[in-house]
Amino acid sequence: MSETIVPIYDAQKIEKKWQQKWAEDKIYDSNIDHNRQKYYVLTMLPYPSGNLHIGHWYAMTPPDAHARFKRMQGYNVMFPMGFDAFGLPAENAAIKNNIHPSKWTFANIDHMRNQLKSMGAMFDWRREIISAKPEYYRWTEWFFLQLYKHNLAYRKFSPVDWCPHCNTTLAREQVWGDDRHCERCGTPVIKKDLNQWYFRTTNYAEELLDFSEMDWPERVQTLQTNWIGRSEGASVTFKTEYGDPMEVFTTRPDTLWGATFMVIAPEHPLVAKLTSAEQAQAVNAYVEQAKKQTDIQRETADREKTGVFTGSYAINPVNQARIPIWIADYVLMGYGTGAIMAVPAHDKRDFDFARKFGLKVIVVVQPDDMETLDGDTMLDVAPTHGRLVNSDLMTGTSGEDAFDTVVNWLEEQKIGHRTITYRLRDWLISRQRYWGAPIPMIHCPHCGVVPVPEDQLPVLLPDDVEWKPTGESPLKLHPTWKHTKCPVCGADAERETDTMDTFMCSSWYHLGYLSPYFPTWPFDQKEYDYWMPVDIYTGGIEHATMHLIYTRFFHKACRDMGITKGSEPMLKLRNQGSVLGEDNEKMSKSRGNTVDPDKLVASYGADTVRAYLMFFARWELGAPWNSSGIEGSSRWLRRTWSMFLEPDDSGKRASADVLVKLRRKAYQTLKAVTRDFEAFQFNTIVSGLMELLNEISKAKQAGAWNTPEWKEIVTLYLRMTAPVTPHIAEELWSLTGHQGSVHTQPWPEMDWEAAKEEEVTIVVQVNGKLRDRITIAADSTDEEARELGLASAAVISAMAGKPAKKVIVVPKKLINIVI
RNA sequence: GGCGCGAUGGCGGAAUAGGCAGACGCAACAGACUUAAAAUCUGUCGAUCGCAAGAUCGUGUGGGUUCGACCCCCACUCGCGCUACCA
Repeated sequence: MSETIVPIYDAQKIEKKWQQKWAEDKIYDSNIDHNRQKYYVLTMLPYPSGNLHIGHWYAMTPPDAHARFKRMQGYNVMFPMGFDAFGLPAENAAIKNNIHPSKWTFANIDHMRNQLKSMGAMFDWRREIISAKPEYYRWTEWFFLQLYKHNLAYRKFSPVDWCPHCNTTLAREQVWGDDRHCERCGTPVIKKDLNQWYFRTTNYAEELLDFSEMDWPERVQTLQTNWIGRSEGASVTFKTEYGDPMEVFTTRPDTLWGATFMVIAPEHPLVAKLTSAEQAQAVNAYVEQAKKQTDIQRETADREKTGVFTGSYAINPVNQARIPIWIADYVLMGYGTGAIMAVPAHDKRDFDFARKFGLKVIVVVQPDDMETLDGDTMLDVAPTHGRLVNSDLMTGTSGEDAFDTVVNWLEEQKIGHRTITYRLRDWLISRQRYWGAPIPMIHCPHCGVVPVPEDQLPVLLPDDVEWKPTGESPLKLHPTWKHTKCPVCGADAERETDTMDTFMCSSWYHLGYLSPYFPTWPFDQKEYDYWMPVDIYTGGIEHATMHLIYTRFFHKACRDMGITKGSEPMLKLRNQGSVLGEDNEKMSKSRGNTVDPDKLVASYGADTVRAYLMFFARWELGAPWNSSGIEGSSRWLRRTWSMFLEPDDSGKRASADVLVKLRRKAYQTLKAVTRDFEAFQFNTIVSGLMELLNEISKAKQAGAWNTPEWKEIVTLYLRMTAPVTPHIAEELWSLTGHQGSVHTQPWPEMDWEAAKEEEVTIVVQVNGKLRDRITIAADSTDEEARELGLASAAVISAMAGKPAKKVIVVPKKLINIVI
């Protein structure tokens, strides 16, 4: 080979060099520029747990490649990064190692910032925000006050979910799974009666169901839609014998005539009043027992029904029937009105209950294709589609019309009305922990609950706090912190000692990046008007019903308060999957199957890690790690390196044909790669570039080195790889004699003429079976193709002398001869 | 129980409008270079039959639509996720 000395590919050296150079040249600073179209790329910010995980690389480097691509396309791209720095692990570390949460957090941030820089991403570090800084959380507190002022924050005493391990309450969204465990630590939650702060997310339930302006994955829309749980039905008022109204919600008002009893939740406010003297003992015992049970955990669905008769009756408003009122824990106080009308003939739960306690069953819906049902003898619930029977004046109404007919009648009679119920709950934001943004409220013995005046923000966290887990807020146990004066009357008063859910901090961080720690408003209006909304947001699917609902609620609430504009904060969302361990299990320290990105960077370089993460799986699905697979990406970059740097001195001269083919492949790749960058299809971007390199290799062997076409393809290839592997692309850009940074180059222009195929291979089938392949000019007519196909020897023999009944010609693809 | 997603070689995956199944890569095998190994380069690589040319089968299972189905429809199996006495 050549005598020329080719430098070896030293990834670490190159990467460090360029990262420094890019920072010095400030090539990733994002500034308002009204001459260019903006593009705001946002990736969910990390919690500063101490170390960057391979999952962080997987979440961040593909969006970085997308951001770089858009930048080369001419967009003014902002890609910020920060830290979601409040939260429990800091406190747990404090308890375990006796180190202050603040010290722990900020030390971790310093370490992780350096790790993030080793990715070579185009983060604009001037825009970094850290949610635990007073300059940031002052605005988190400010937002709370705005919500409070607009009656979107309120305080309520009620049973709440409590994590006994984290020693704090949780929002409904943070309680997961069959066993109702804490989303953070996995401990099953218990119920506690507490006074807590809530945001009125339910005010926005209907609007949150509207995804029409957004390009979000179907899956997330489904998860959110189910979580919000809209059901259409009717609210119907029954009366007790004593005249108390008892409202129930039903999705099937047409089955009202089949209501043979009522059931109320054990916590229902009318329990005491409805309990007769004879039943008092049984009812008290049942209510006590139910209370205990909810304290342990919510029962499973297929559990045997339990319940007790109150001794009282209600009047069914549609037919004046006198029906018994029971208490049972299968009716939940938290949904609907905590009372139901039971229609045992058509509801499985009511049926089980009726059979167990010997209650009457009346069939009111008779399906046309079934024999006449009998409530006394039927073995299971009847389907709920058919024609109404045993329903007085409604008898005979058929399935589809029944709902509307009955509801209209109920509204005329003024005994019920159409209504909608949601499963979504208001967001419980109080946390009995230290390391969070204080809730800026004051409890005054004379004035009640009073907000901290805005000019006194932030309410700072004290440094000297005892953070032992006692079940009480650490701030409550601080000797002096909570004592203050009432801002209204000046009397001695106490601060709220709970802090806010950290999801509050992350509900507006995308605004924080606009103008970090802006002194007079949560963000600089000029920056907001230019950059918002977020054009593309990426992160894990696990936030579908938590952060992604909260932040949408937050944006809509702020819009209604005149702070933000538009109905949605993030127009487009894409979710990455997860990288599993080599054993196909979730990565965890205890399993010992984690992959350390620092080690990979040390042995392969960041570019190889980036390329492999984009290549090895479909980004939205993820896949198990494969430590020999990464060799392929490493090989690809080493080949790229020597391909362009090792001269070919064999003296061969490439034919025109070779060069035409090379250019064709290059522009076809450009077309595919451009489409895939747009569509977040990172794996096919890398495989497309690999294919192109294979073609370049063939052309080089055929003598294409250093021809004008070769030089053209080098600049094309390096620009296409720049978003994926920014360091090696930059180094090769410079070593092959190009000026400036490859990252400030425009994305290549498409040459459609060069990409065009002159000849195409057409598949010839007989009765759908592949019989021959013919190569014809790309501009052949269908008629020419058809004749060539029919002339093929293999086709003639397959047709065995039979005439063609039909010939289908798909241009440039296929001919199918039907015989 | 309900809703949703998925199933393609030994493995990860490709096939972006219903039109050549298995691109690209890993692993494996063979060859070149080397004292040897690594690295690199060149090939082979879905299954069965065949010396070969080639033939048949093949995208979880069973059916359907179509000239033609990994792709659309129906039923099912398995796996994953969410949700669950939600009235």
